[in-house]
Order: sequence, then C-alpha cells, then structure tokens
Amino acid sequence: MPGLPPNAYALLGLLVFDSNTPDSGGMTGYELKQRADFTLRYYWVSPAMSQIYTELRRLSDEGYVAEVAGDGPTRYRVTPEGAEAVQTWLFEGEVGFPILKHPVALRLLMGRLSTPEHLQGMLTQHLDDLAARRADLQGVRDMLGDDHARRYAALVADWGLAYYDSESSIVADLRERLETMD
Amino acid sequence: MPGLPPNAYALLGLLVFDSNTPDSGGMTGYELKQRADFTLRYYWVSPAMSQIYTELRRLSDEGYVAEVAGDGPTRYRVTPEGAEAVQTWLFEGEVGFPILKHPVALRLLMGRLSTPEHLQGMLTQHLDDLAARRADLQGVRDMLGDDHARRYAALVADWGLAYYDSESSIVADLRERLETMD
DNA sequence: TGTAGCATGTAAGCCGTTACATGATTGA
DNA sequence: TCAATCATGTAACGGCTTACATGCTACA
Repeated sequence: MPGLPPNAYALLGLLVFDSNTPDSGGMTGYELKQRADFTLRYYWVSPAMSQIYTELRRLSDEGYVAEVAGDGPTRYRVTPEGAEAVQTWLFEGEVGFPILKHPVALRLLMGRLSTPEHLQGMLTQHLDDLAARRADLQGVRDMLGDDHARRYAALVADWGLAYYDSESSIVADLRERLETMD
Repeated sequence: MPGLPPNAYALLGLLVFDSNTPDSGGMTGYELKQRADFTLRYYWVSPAMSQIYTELRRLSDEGYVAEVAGDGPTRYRVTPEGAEAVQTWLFEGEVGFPILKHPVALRLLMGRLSTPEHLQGMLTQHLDDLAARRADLQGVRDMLGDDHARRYAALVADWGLAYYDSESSIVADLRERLETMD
C-alpha cells in the first residue's frame, strides 16, 4: 500500500465531498474534470481527462473507488477504504512546501537580455491574466456562498483571492520600479 | 528546432549570466546546481543534478553550449547560438500563467475530513516554513546588494520577499478564522 | 582515517501531457 | 443537419525524480 500520487488524493477528495451530498449517485470522469476545473486548478492542477480516467482505473484497482451500477456513463463513488486513505493522507502525509513555477519571474530574472519596454509589457500582460483569474475565482467564491458545508472551500477561495490581489499589487509596483530603473 | 523545455532555458539563462561576468571560464554542472539552488528554486524549480547533466548534454548536442577546453571538471559555456535561443524564447515564447501546487491549500480544501486543531497545526507549520524560506531568500537578497549587474535578480528577489510576507499574513488570518469557525 | 564536499553520470520508472480515436446526445 | 457538449479511453512520449554507482580532494 504505497502512497498514491497527490492527484489521486485530490480526485479522491472530490469524490468524498460528493458522497457527502445527499442523493449522490457518484460522479463520472467528465464531472470530476469539471469539478477540478472549478476548484483544484487554482491551488493545484486540473489533471487532463485521460489522466483522470487512468487515475480512476488505479483507484478502482486499489479498492478506493467503486463503480456505481446503472446504465449510462460510468459513475464512481468513493469506498470506505478510499475515504480512510484520504484521511490517513491528510493526517500522516508530509505536507511540504508549495511548488511555484513562475514563468514571468523566470523571464524577469533574465531582464538584461530583454528591454524595459518588453518587460513592462510582460508585466502588464501578467496583470491582465491575474485580473481574469481573479474574476473567475470570484465567481467560484460567489457560488460557494456561506453554506456551512462548503465553508472550507470558501476559506480556500478567499485565500486565493487575497493571493491574487497581493500578487497584482506587487507586480504593479515592480512595473513602476522598472520605469525608473534605467 | 523545436522549443526546449523551460528548464533548459533556465539553465541557459544562468550560463548567459555567467558568460557576462569577467574572467569566466564557464560553469560545471555542479556549479549550475548550486546557482539554481540559490536563485531558481524560489520562482521555478532547482532541477536534480542528473537532470542538469542530461540537459547539458542536450544543449551541447543542439550547439547551445560548448565545453571549455582544459583539465579538471568539464566546464560549459553558452555559445552565440545558445544566447540567441534564450533571447528568442524571451521575446517570442508564450509566457503563460504561473503554476502553483499548494499542498496546504489542497488539504485545507478537504478541511471537513480533518479537525480544527490539526488544520491549525498545519497552518502553523506552514508559517514556520514560510519564515524559513523568507530568511533564506533574504540572505540571497542581501548578497545581491545594489550591484547594477544584478539588479534584475534583486528585483525578482524583492518580489519573492513580498510574496512570502503576503502569504504569511494571509495564512495567519486564515488560522484566526479557523479558530472562530466552529 | 573517515567524512564532507566536489564531480559525473546511468538506469528505472512514475507522472502526466498531447495526440489520436470513437461515439452518443442535445439543441439551433 | 450540423455543431457543441457529453463521455471514454489508448498510445506515444517527454520531463523529471530517485536510486544507484563511482571516484577524487581536502581537512579534522
């Protein structure tokens, strides 16, 4: 029983969340992808569809999810073993430090090979992207409301919003500093 | 001439930076790793040693780096073609949005499966980690000073410091909110 | 004499992506 | 009837990590 990759726990977590909602008949791979796009992508990654199906197969082999009988698309539901695996991972796994791959910072690091105008343009683009991302996440946050069952998701969404705000403010400052640098 | 993976450009960038310093005889794979640990890891990743050697081999095959003649460990220097490749990448490549893999946020998202105490402990640990990271980066920043040649590195280091500060403040708030949640 | 740092690499393997392939259903 | 969305998968492959293997040098 070696540990699963983080993506597996992320998906398993979505399924646990789903199983706690009343009248749940499980989720299809497709629905999992939508859910991942809706939440996971802001703090983790939204796995490719093919990866979701591959992961569901593995989770099924391990007994952590079970196919729900019925016609139509295959629906998956977390098993008690799966729920326990998530719990164990939550409490015993090494949490670790966030991994950031920041292509804008990476390029700014090599600023000497570029021009101030181009760098400023890049930062401006990044600010636009941040605004768009933030708007998306705000939509998510609004949908979560103050429902008790979703309060942790709301907490994390607020975290993300604060992060985007802070990043925007830092980048705007950087852009100004660039203007007066040469 | 298909695009190289980002890591290749990151390493190439370090070599370009090195080639701009006077009396440079190129860098060894080992030195590249140290440099990456020193800067890249805060905004990107610091590749494994084995990956660095693999990447150097590829860059050499592509003619983007050249081995420097001499005895002792193999030293690599960026070629004009390599410098141009970085430049092209800087100006023409798609920059893209940062990728964040945040294990703390991912776990907080599943907060219902945990306990408030455990979550608070997790956030406290994260705050400690952030403080340690920040201290490391402050050391880097101090070493960069206000040297004109390193001003972009300094800029990015300041960015990182501001980010860690903001993240710490957000997480501290979250921890408080957790206290009064149930 | 032994440990830490310098130095280089190979092998195995996982994780995850893109590309490809297929087909059903729904609505304009 | 055509496009979009729903739905599921396989194949090929790239990127990167960990584990393993090797040897030298400096120093305590």
